[in-house]
Amino acid sequence: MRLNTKSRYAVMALADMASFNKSKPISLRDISLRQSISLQYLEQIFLKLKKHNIVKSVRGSNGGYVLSKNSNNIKLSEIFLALNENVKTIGCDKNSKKGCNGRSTKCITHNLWDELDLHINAFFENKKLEDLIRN
Amino acid sequence: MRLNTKSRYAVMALADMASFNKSKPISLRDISLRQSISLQYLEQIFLKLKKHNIVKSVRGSNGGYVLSKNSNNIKLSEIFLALNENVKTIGCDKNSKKGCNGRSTKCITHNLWDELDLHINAFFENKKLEDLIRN
DNA sequence: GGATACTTGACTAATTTAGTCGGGTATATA
DNA sequence: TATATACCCGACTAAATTAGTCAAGTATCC
Repeated sequence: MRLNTKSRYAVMALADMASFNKSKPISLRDISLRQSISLQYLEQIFLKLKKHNIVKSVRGSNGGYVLSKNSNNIKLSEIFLALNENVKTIGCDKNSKKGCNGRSTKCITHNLWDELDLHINAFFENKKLEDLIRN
Repeated sequence: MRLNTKSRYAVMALADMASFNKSKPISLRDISLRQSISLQYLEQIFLKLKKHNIVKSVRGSNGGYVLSKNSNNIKLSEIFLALNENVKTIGCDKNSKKGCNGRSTKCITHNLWDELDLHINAFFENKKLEDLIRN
């Protein structure tokens, strides 16, 4: 079990933005330098964050990104959702009508992964971006 | 984030064994058929489970595997540990002396992954094999 | 002696991940 | 209005990981 870098980088980048919390847009170039993340990789990540309304973009020179909400209002679960990382925690194919093993029944451990899923999502649901930068 | 099949299959196979809970050894062949897991893949998995003393093997005909302990004494965390799946939850390289990004400091989100790690391991620490088959 | 079942290492195809590359488009400022 | 800045976006790829298979054993019961 491992988090992928996109999710990690997204949280790092947003925490970086939040810790500056100016009203001015922050350029990806700056974040890239401060956090050692490739600019073009950040672009991919921020595209998704923008689509999910976590950040707003400001084009042109002196442009950049701004958090859409206050950092104490941004749940980490939102961030993972934006990167399609929230649902894949489980092992069985939830949506398969045939059940987990291509059989007609749920596998023995099916409920376990559901519970784990809830457990992890609850963790991220209760964490705000603000919590990260207060340390 | 996703569990790998080895961990899932390990839990499935052990739950299968526990739900029969006879004193007689259960052959991997039987588990393979019941749970639709390749025999040779199961062999890899049980090798690790055996090394970590979760199961005992009985060779020869009518042989198979037996749970080393009662199923209400086998924590899921043990199983994941046996398959090297317990520690890798975090994203940063904990042991790197240079910090997370090859820099000298911890990255902003470092503590977060530590907390998540604890959170997930606590979940598996409190789940027993017995819990799975009681449903 | 033969069937059963565990033991072990080596190998491989497919998938996923973690990015890079390259060519855009919009806009603020000089 | 020129130009630099910075967002936008699709296509591609190398490396790592996963999910197994293959093959050749060894131990023990009947």
